[in-house]
Amino acid sequence: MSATVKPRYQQLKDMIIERISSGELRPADRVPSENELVELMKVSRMTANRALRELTDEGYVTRMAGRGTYVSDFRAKSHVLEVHNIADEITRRGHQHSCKVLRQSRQRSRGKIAGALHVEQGVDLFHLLLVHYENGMPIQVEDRHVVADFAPDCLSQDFRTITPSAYLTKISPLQEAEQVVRAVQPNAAVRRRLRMADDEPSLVVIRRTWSHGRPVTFARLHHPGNRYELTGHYSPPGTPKSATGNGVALEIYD
Amino acid sequence: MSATVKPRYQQLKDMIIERISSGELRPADRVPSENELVELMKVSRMTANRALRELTDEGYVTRMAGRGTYVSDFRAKSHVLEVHNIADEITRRGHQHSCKVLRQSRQRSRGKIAGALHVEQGVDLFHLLLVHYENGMPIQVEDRHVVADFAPDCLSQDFRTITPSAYLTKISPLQEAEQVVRAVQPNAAVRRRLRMADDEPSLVVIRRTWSHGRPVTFARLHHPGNRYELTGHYSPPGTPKSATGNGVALEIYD
DNA sequence: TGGTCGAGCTTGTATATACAACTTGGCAAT
DNA sequence: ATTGCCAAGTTGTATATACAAGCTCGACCA
Repeated sequence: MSATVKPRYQQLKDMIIERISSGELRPADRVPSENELVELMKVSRMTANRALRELTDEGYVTRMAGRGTYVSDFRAKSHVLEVHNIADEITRRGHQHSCKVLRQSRQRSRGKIAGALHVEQGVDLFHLLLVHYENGMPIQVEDRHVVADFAPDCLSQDFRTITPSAYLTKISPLQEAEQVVRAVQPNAAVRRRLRMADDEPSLVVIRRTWSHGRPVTFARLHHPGNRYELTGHYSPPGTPKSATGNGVALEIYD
Repeated sequence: MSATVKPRYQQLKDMIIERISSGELRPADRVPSENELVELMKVSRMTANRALRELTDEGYVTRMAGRGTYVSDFRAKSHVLEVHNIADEITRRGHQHSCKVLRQSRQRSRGKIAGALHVEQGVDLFHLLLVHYENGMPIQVEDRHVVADFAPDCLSQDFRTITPSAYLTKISPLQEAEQVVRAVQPNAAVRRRLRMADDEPSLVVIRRTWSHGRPVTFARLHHPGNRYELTGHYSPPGTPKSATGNGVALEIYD
């Protein structure tokens, strides 16, 4: 943190991001126009333009010539979060998603869960345990803890119709996410729920998210190794569309 | 594709990206300064500034006040590629990286390998098979095929001193990458080379890269499940540094 | 010889101005 | 009533100008 003042275009960006993060401006709401910012903040139009243009690049807002500037849907905001919602992923494949809720209860934080969420022992949490199915085959066990302060009405949600991750991103923009991917030998309970053979490994995604600098949720997502994979694609910014084929059969090392 | 002309700042960006992609400008090379672009391209300095500033945001170049603008290392360019070099990853942890080369030979493409690389059967390839060690413990088996046209001097490289991925990114910028992550039960050869127990699963990363729209390499990277994990972190653009702790012990589902 | 300072380059920011293209809504002519 | 059109507001781009701050290198001085 330097003592020098931030540039004005950055002050404008911070102000608008703060109004979005706090919920004062919600998705599809109108953001002040460049000329309004000129009047309100006593800056030149080019400075206002730079602030709004960079917010566009960063996914916070959408601009339309002749219309105005509007807060984006949160969906479009991050790479990490693209894969975030298993239900979307399944329906995008043209398959049918269903879900069974095994647990939806209140708990107090203790031990490792408290540590993972960076909260003290005894803090109110919700514990969710779900199984997601793709065309009837189990594809993910979701074991999730949510800080109760953040989502007070968590117990009254019907998570068969809205996934926990969709619910959480709906009530507030998440600002930071961390994820770890591992290959593990699952225990008997997971193995049974995912209908896995004895020697089949599991791909586990562990994800923690924060909002406004405070921990929100900690999730462990188990997948059967032979029926699930994570994919990522990188093209440099500015590259239009890749003509890259996909769905290649990949035999492993001989 | 609209018939209207592109904006001038975009023309500048395209021109510079083309010079980087073609290899005319290589990492750490100097890019024309704003004032030079003003003269060369007959634009105003603000337009040149916008072009270079956006190239900075997109990771193509690095700028230093008082010094100039320089082509970035390709390392810094993408999320996907951050993990690309196992040697860097190990030395960043303060550990010692070593490597054994098991195979470094010429081959003709056939069957699945040809399909994965999107090349015809019979094309000249190099086949590399390495084991990477972290402080003497095997941490990755790298099984890689490289299109020979792309890297003619591949057989004369000493891959104990430069990893294949570092070598490949050195000879040309890679422009597109695809990766798939899976949890598998490795075969006996991999298990032996990674000194894995019988029931231990393996985390496999399969990566394909392209340069100038042509396939370059296809790699299968095996890791022992209990000694390796992939991590990712997301903060929204503009967030300075995260104060997020890491290295949390993550017990799996009980 | 060694050190210092400044000229001249660089990037970074900020403003004022201009014109083009697009959208919307209201007004006027038919 | 309907159509057409224009005015006002919006974003998008482009330029000219200005000042601040950082870096380099060479000239100059002790």
